[in-house]
Amino acid sequence: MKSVAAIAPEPRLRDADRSQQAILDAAREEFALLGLAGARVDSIAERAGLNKRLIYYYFSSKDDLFLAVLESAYANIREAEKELHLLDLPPAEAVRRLMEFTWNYYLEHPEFITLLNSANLHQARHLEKSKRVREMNSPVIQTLGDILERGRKEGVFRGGVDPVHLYISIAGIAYFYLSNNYTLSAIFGRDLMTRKARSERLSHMCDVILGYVLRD
Amino acid sequence: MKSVAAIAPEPRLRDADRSQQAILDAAREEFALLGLAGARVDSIAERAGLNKRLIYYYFSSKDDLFLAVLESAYANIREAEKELHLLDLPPAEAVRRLMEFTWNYYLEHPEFITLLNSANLHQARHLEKSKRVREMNSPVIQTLGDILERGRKEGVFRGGVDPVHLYISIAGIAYFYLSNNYTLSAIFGRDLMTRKARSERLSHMCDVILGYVLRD
DNA sequence: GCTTTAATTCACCAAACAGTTAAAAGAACG
DNA sequence: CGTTCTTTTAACTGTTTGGTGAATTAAAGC
Repeated sequence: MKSVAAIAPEPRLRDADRSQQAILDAAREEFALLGLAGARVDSIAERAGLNKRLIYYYFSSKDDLFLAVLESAYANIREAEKELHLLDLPPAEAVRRLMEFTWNYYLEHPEFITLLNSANLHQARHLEKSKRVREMNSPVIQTLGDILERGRKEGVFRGGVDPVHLYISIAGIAYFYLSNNYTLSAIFGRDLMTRKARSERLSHMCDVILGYVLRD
Repeated sequence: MKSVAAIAPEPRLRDADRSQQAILDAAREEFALLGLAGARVDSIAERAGLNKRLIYYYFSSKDDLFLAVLESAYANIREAEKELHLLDLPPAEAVRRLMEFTWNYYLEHPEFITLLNSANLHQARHLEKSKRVREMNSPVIQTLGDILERGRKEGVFRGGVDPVHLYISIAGIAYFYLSNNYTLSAIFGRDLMTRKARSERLSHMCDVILGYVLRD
């Protein structure tokens, strides 16, 4: 037993990286659940199982911590987008795949939505300070532009489509349904998150986006 | 002069209705600007020019005040929707008009968006308590259903469109653009709120929605 | 005018809050 | 084993917060 423990070194009691990551994870949860103003630094420390002082040691302030959480959330989705390989697909399939990816990503990462909402409530003043996020400048727009161009040349897509607007529309019809799920469900008196409702939504969204982009 | 003042009675020093309305207006501003947790009751009282105690006298708690603000925001948009008279228009024009109305309403009432975001952050638990909002159950869905039906009969619309999903898509592509304007502008490095950008957006959204709903 | 009722003000609290102090204890290296 | 830097801790501070009890004043009814 002892030799095994020697090979796989026992976890260090002190590990700066591990502590910082624990704080980021705890902060993401707390901010996503309660918003920036609703989140409590004490509660983040408790979630992380670490002393509050550490948060200030590593992240200086609540606002800076929020920015760090935002940056990491953006880094994550950009990373996932890279794995899509949209250019390997025929144009229409690529657009469909992007729609499906966006939907599934939001479904699997509900905290991404509430974090963005918080950032926008504060007019994204955190992001302004961040070079990192501006430099992440989504390559998916470039890719989407290429796809639209190819589709048009092949005669399957309509022309004159701005990739930024299309991207915002794809994101928007998925995002709004999930972000406003609670108020929508309350108002329309129907649960929008059943398995059936979700599957119908995805199919509707693909119909809308492809109905627009495909040439008549 | 005196006779005029006698006809239009001089403003009462004490006026419960006026005070409640002043509190609601101030609260709408404060909640829209800072969210539920970020809003300060003291600050709402100051905005309203009234003593803080009055807020508790009329609205019991910060949460109940938030609910009252939400209810009034919903009442306002439902009222505006009623003025649309969509059934007087040919189906395609009616859908276009609904798209334009939605866009302009969000543009003119940015507080509506942040209020809804706050409500959803709290999983609409405020709305659950409210019968009023459930009873406002949007008649626009009924109307939209009628329009879709007529369009299909006339052979201009595709069939099998769920009016709830279409409504959510119309609202969503407009809402997301405005709600997430700050983060989107930061990421894409382009101002999405110039006059030109807004006008292009409206035209894009109409293309998307009509492109979907119109039969090939 | 006098009384009742409703609207408004004043002064105050206990809890919660973001951020700080000062220093102990582990790791790295000689 | 001693020095130095990094990591961690408990306790504390000054302020802000949502909320309250009781006094006060204007209006309405009689």
